[in-house]
Amino acid sequence: MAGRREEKREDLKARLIEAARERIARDGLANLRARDITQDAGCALGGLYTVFADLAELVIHVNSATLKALEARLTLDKAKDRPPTDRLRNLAQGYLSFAVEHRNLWKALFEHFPPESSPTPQWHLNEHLFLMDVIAEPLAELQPHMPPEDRAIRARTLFGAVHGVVSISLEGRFVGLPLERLAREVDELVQTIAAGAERRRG
Amino acid sequence: MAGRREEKREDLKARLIEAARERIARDGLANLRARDITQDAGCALGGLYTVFADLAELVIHVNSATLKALEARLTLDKAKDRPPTDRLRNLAQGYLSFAVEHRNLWKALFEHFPPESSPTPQWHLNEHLFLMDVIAEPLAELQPHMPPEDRAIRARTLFGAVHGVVSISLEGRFVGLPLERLAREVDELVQTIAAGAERRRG
DNA sequence: GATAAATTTTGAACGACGTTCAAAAAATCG
DNA sequence: CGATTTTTTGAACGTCGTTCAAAATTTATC
Repeated sequence: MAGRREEKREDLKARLIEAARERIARDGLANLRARDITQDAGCALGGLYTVFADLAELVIHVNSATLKALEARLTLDKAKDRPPTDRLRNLAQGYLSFAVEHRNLWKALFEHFPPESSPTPQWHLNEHLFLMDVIAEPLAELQPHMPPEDRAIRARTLFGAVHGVVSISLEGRFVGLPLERLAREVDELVQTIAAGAERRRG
Repeated sequence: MAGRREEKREDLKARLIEAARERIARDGLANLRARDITQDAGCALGGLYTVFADLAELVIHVNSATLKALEARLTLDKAKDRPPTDRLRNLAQGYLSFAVEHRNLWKALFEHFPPESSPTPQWHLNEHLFLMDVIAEPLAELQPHMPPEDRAIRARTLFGAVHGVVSISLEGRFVGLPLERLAREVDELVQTIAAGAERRRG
């Protein structure tokens, strides 16, 4: 009966994360309430603070799960042995699909600003890096002579560009685009950047 | 003595906006407090609600001022009669500079999510459109045969791409880049997209 | 200028929130 | 089973945005 204690603790933790995940998915991060979560998870209000330092830490765990789901979505790689440009286009379309299908969870990844008192822990920051890796791989084929460090930066830029276009559309700060048209814009953007990279290859 | 009433009202309004603007610029939107603002502006707590429906409406007015400042920055146009690609590069660098120099005010433009009960008013949504216009102009020179509607969409995409790259860097969710390197990434991105547009021109 | 009526300004009070912690409940041990 | 330790609980606290009856001020009437 040694690990029984830890087991229950982990079970509560999992229930809280799942409850928060569902709340965020349904109502958005801005409408997340500690009282709702603990009620859904079947524990008292204070129970949350026996497992997490604060609500922000719980949200980070939800975001961690979201990142894992995004990674799974992007590494299906239905285009594994196609030209690098097509693989990049595929990644971008996958990112767009994921954002559309899990809009609130996806938004929570970027709407969450932890207070300076408890900044985002390194382990969670590191979880973002797979995004750079999956992009850097096709990029390496397009520009084999580019130093890996520059390539990492370029991957970040490419991600930022795609993310920005998707973000601007899905946050509705400007006039909304039909999804098909948005997908086309993203696709042409990636093709353009890929072509620009390739041209600089020789 | 007819407009005396309205005059005082407008004066309080201006003082509140300015106080909120300074607070946001100094401490960020997340640390904005109604009690701080009204103290700075020299009125009672309730005074805020005699001029604005809620705090969100006041923030919208701050963001409105920020957009006007951004517009002023971007329409200086120190490159008025240079090739369209250079004008686009100039706009992107101007956007980056503005974001860096007024980081908290710039972040507030995108961190602010009004509740569904009182969505962003149309007049403020329209204030974003100048961004599309200043981008569409050089774009028209690069692709004179593109229908204006497609060009508007393309301007949005270009803005989103640049905004995304700047955003990813300045929000520090990934490893931070030195400003010079970030500026270079943005510049090359714009050049690549501009070249891609031009290539498709003929 | 005095008084009354209308208007504006005030800040205590309210409800909702995240968080804490003494007490209750449960689990473990001798 | 009683004693002791651990876990869970939810009332209470401080802070926030917001409200609104009362106080202060301005305007109107004579």
